[in-house]
Amino acid sequence: MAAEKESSAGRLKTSIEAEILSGRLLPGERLDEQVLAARFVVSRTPVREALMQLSSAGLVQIRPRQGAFVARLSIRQIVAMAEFLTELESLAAEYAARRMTPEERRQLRQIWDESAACVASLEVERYAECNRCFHEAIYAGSRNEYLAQQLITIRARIRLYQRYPFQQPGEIANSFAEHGRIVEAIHEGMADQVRAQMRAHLLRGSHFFADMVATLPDALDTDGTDAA
Amino acid sequence: MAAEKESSAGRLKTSIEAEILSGRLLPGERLDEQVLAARFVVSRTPVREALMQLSSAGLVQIRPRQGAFVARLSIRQIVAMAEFLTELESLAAEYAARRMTPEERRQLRQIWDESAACVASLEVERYAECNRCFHEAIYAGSRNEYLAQQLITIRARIRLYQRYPFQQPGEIANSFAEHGRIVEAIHEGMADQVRAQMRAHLLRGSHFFADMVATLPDALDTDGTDAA
DNA sequence: ATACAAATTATTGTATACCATTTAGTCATT
DNA sequence: AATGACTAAATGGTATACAATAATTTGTAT
Repeated sequence: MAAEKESSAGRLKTSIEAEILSGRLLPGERLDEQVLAARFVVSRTPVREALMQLSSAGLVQIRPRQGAFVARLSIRQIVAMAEFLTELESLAAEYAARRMTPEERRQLRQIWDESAACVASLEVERYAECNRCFHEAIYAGSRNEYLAQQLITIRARIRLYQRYPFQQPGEIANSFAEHGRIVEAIHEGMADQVRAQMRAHLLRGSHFFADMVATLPDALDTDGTDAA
Repeated sequence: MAAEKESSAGRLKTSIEAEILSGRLLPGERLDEQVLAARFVVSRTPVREALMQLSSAGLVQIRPRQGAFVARLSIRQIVAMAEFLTELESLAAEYAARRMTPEERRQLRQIWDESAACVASLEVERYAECNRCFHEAIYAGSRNEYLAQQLITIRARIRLYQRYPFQQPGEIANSFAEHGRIVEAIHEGMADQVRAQMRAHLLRGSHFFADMVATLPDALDTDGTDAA
């Protein structure tokens, strides 16, 4: 958790990742090594290192002898990831219901309580943050490092294609209410029910996701390999 | 699919990965940059690149100022991966039951038919190969690239710690019978039942796995971070 | 004018070099 | 004998130079 001294490559990775995840760098965009090196006032070496790491994370696609591009997912791939994410979240919720300590269950309820403040005031950004905390608390409670890590990675990647999750009217209230039922069921350790609830929660959310995918610009509607 | 000319770093990555996954390089073993550079007749740069990529993939652990080592998983991590694998296999089986084409269902049955030959003759190696084909056919049938890729990756990693899966007496016969029931249920598209059967199939198999873990040499019984 | 071929340009991939930091090993001192 | 300091070696990080290749542009011929 401690920040310590970070290497140039580390800073680069963080910065570029942030620009991709925030949408400032769009899928398919070229990531020129020299341009990045100049921008961050370093040599190409740490730039290449950062790009390689982002490539491993799936955020950047490196085509041999052609350079690095912000990863571009096909509709098919996005749907596959969303489907996968739904099942993994449900699984984590089930494990959490079975494995969380009383203290962790209290903390989860507290996170939910705190998110209540954003519901009435319609603070979209802040609720999105609360939402992330809520889900990540469940990841940790699943007591399966590997599962938790996968979830964080997939969430980060898919977020790119799901930019305004809580802007639909009533969406914050819906999410909040569903979270409340999940908190309750986790508190009582009803594992199977928690799993079903989490799946329903995400499936309902992905309707908005599907709507958004359906209105994507044509530029993103490729299989991701033959980008111009 | 085409191999083409591969970069030095790419060749290194592939070679080292193969040596790790095949067990020629054992968990905990040191990967000296200079030695590798000399062996493959390249400079340190591509070696470092390959090691970093393998580190991202989890096959290699880089300890600051001490170099790279073949990743060593703790019991906790192995159990987490096995648990995760079980759920993913079950999920893939459910999807396969819902999504496989008639042709794919026929092929799956054929794979199973061919594996019958190894049951009576107790050909352990060949049955292991049939087993892999069987499971990979289901991965493909799940029609979820991401899920399929995850499964292949996890299987490859966990295989290192599960070296003799079909040597227990009667284990081949058990596995074959369970596969038969799964083939049947997939053929009839009974998705929920297939999922439950696959889970049971793997959980029973993991008893042997747990037995093996319990008898691991002490050298592997660490949390993977403080290895001597 | 267009299409195809050749040369140039630009960029990736690799090699080499440098410095700082740290670990491990050796030697000396108590 | 044990502990401490000093030295040597190797990693981590970065920079720069060179080689190989892909993209682009230019030129020529039909």
